[in-house]
Amino acid sequence: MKSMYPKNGRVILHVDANAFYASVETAHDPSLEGKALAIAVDPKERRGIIVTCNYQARSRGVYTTMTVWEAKRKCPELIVRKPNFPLYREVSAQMFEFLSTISPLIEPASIDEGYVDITDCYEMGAPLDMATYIQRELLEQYKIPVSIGIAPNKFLAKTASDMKKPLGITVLRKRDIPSLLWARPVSDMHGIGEKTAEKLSGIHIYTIEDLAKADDAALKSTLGVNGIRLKNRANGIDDRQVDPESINQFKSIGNSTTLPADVTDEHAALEIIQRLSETVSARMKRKEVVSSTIQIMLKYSDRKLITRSRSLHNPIVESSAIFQSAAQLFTKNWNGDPLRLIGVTAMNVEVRNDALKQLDLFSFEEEAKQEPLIQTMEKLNEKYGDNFIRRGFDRNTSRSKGIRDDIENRFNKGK
DNA sequence: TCTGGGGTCCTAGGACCC
DNA sequence: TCTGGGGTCCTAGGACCC
Repeated sequence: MKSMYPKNGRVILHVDANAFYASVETAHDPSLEGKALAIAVDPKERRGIIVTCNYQARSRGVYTTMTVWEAKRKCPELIVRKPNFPLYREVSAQMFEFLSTISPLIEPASIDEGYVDITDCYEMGAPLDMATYIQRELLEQYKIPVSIGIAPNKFLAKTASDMKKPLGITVLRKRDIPSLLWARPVSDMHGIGEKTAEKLSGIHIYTIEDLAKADDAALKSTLGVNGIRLKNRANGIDDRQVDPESINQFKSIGNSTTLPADVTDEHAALEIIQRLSETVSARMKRKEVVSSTIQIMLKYSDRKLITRSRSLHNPIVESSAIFQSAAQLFTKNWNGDPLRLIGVTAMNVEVRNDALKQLDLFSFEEEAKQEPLIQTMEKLNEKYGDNFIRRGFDRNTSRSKGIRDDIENRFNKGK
């Protein structure tokens, strides 16, 4: 069995839960068994859309992103449930905990799918046997139906797990690419959406084979570095590692809401921003992170979306501080038109300890606002080396320009 | 009465440093 | 005095995925 795989190549599984939210709901409420089920964000609202649905619903023409009222029209007996994210997160954690008993090299890619590098797990059996075991255990012990792709890299594993759903197991070898993938349209490829497919058709690339054989220069000028990467993928080349650490390296935490009705009142908008700031703060505290950039997102009734952000002197986590920044951004940038959606996001988040390292530097900066400045500067230079004021504060002009100017003015006077 | 909410990654220009 | 190339950080927007 093992001889199917190249000697020094990797063996990577992509484990993809089928209709995850719907499967979890059914596992926890057996009365849903066998019925057409959909999960929708806000089933009562006209803006509610289907997030996922089970295969019974799919066979009736229901699909993700469809509005609830449209889905109900196609399938009147459709059962619609609100999502229960805490439950999904719990079951997801169970799934990855089980996968980590297979190999330490697991990388969750989202709540319902992940990669497992089983190259060095040969003592556990042949890859196909391992996949069969994983699929059976997840279904029997955890009631999670999954499809699994087996391949020499992430891209092919992901592609393979997509080929048979639900409860499929698919091996995709590099040499099978021409016969299995090349005839398909480029838009079938993970990473190619509507816009990229459009751009590619502009240079007469329609199938994955066209892409695999495309001219590098043409790809580069059309898609930049991504063009070459996609061409490599079309040839089955992808050297991204399975990275178990990526789960801890999230970069932003946000909360946004599409309003039940468009908002034109500033006070009402600020109240929503307050609420969003509180959610973001609570989630940051749970994850023990702080943020140094706050961003707001506004979508107007014509669906035009803008984002505005600002970086802060000090990393923050409290909802009052998040709200203060978000509210400032809002009053400064809202053009007064009716708002469809408002969002608040903490960006550049880092774990609290890392942020603390910089905190004493920033506390100097705060101190520098007070007298006596010369002493503060001497302390700074002593601590961080001569010329720190220029090197350190100039490094980020927009963040510190005012304070730096202030310090330099007074310093020059002091001389 | 079409089109949610959570993210990631990339690009591009301006400001600034070396 | 004039000039440039390489690099970082910030901001805004866009594409994509689940």
